[in-house]
Amino acid sequence: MRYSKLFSPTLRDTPADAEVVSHQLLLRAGFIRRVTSGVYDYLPLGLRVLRNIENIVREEMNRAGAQELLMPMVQPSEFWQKSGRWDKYGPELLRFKDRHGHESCLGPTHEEVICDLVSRELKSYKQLPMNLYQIQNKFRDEIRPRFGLMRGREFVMKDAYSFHANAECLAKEYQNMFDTYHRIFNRLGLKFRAVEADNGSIGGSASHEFHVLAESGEDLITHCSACDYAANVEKALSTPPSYQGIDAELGEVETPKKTAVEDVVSFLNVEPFTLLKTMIYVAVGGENEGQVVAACVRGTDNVQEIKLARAMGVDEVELASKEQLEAVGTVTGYAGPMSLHCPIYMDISLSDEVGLVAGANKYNFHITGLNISRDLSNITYVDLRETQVGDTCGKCGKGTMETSRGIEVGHIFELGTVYAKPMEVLFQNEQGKRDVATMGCYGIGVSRLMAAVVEQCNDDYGIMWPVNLAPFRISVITLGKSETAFAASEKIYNELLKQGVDVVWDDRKESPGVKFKDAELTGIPLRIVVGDRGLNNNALEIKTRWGDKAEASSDEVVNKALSMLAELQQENV
RNA sequence: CGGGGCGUAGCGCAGCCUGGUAGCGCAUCUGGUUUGGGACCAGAGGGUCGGGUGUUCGAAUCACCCCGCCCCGACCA
Repeated sequence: MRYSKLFSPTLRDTPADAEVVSHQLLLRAGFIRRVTSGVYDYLPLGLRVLRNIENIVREEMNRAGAQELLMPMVQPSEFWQKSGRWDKYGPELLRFKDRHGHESCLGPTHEEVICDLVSRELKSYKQLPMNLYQIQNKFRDEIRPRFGLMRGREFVMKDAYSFHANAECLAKEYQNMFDTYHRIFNRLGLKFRAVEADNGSIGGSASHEFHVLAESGEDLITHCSACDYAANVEKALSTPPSYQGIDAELGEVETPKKTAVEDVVSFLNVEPFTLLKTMIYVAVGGENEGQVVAACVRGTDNVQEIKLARAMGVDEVELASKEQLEAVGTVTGYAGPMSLHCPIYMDISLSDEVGLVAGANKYNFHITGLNISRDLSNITYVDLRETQVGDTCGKCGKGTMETSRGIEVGHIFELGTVYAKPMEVLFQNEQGKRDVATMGCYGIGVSRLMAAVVEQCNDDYGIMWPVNLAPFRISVITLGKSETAFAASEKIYNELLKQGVDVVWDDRKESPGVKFKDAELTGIPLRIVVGDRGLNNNALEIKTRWGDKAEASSDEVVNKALSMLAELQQENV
């Protein structure tokens, strides 16, 4: 490709509305442009990178025995009615009617469609197992799209669905995918971590997320310093430092305008862990919609809402309104577990704790000396608190928990029969009986990966694509306007083309600085500089995006560049 | 959905407070000089000042409404 013909609009200034580095650089380097909220154009360079990522994913999926197919973005409402998600899915599902008034939606995921397809064609256990995948655009009407490609509404996803005759077979494929994902993210040159995850609304049992480690990540993940336990904080198991309260008589104290934990604690001069934080939640979605409950943790802890929702058996919870608070007999800022008219979930770390301070359920008063087993009844102990740095590992019981930020780029699930059953994915088993297929599903955020890679691979000058992802591997930069430099460049360019290398020739009538800056900004791994100076000395500069330099004569430069490229590939930078 | 901020040329911004009919840098186009790190000179094009309504002799500027974008929050009990 000649740069003079390339549609690659780069920006000198960082667009003001881009916050994270991947968004800024992808915009500046001319890889993407915003169309509307959470929806982007992929310009030629951006598409090249996207395709490179896709192909690595594709190769590894194929190698793992999965088969690629392609399903539609538009899906009929009937499928979703059948699975039960038409009512469950919420506003993220973009629904619309066609000219005949037929209700449809844009696919945020494809369990329904794949189940429909497979249910029609699956007859016998002999056809199983099978793993089908696609790389396709998804649409989710996110509340808050942000950070460019990181959280878009329309995005590219690889989604795979496996079908099995039994759970053992599924477990095997799950492991296969687990290993495949490790290979994929390693080939992409990423620092990442697989963590145990909550299944979310998708349902099923086992589940792991794959996170690219980055400060800008939206997720908080945690791992043990001693063993291999790692999990999303949404479900992480850990033990907090143990505290022992001092038993006392139940009392009531006036705490005017003291609602925040810190205020109450300093006003009463007690330790923060003796405070019982009581939050009133209401269930959203599902059968128990509207149910109000109280969730109690220590003042030093936070309620992990996902854990609460799981304990309640609902999809989601949100904080109760003022009216809902009053309905269960409490008030804003002074909620406590005494004589509340709703179920109480208490974190297990509080079992039989004594000497606690809690809200008195009336304005400006707290109670002291609360003894849970003495003063409360009908409480349910569950794991509610969010794991904190320094907790003891819930798995090995030895190591301490550390946390880091992550960008979720992959998620695998053992679904079991949650979709196969309602969607009637049935087959005849070895005994000749009808059986429900057991499913797994495996996703990778392909376009998000593009952003995640940039988050990890950049410097002050721009993007530093790993060789295997770069839009072009080599940039031949012509300096000056001499005929000889131009002709020599063209020769090198053609030779590289002949060698099958993705090469761009910067033949523009621009100053050297502009060309160097653009090559750096767009992250081309290797550049060959062809100018009169180098030609006269018969020593052309070859430089990697990481700063390594070499020189070679005009005749040798192609071979030298190819060997340097091979080296970079070897190192998988 | 709540809170905050922003919307003026492709990008980055000034002008707004204190109304008088729009400006700077970069980018773009033309001509010329330049070519190993975002060149220089001369000239040029490009704006319904997000949209609407109102106040006013007069609105980018003031008021109200709407739209869009960005950030924060979904932790407060």
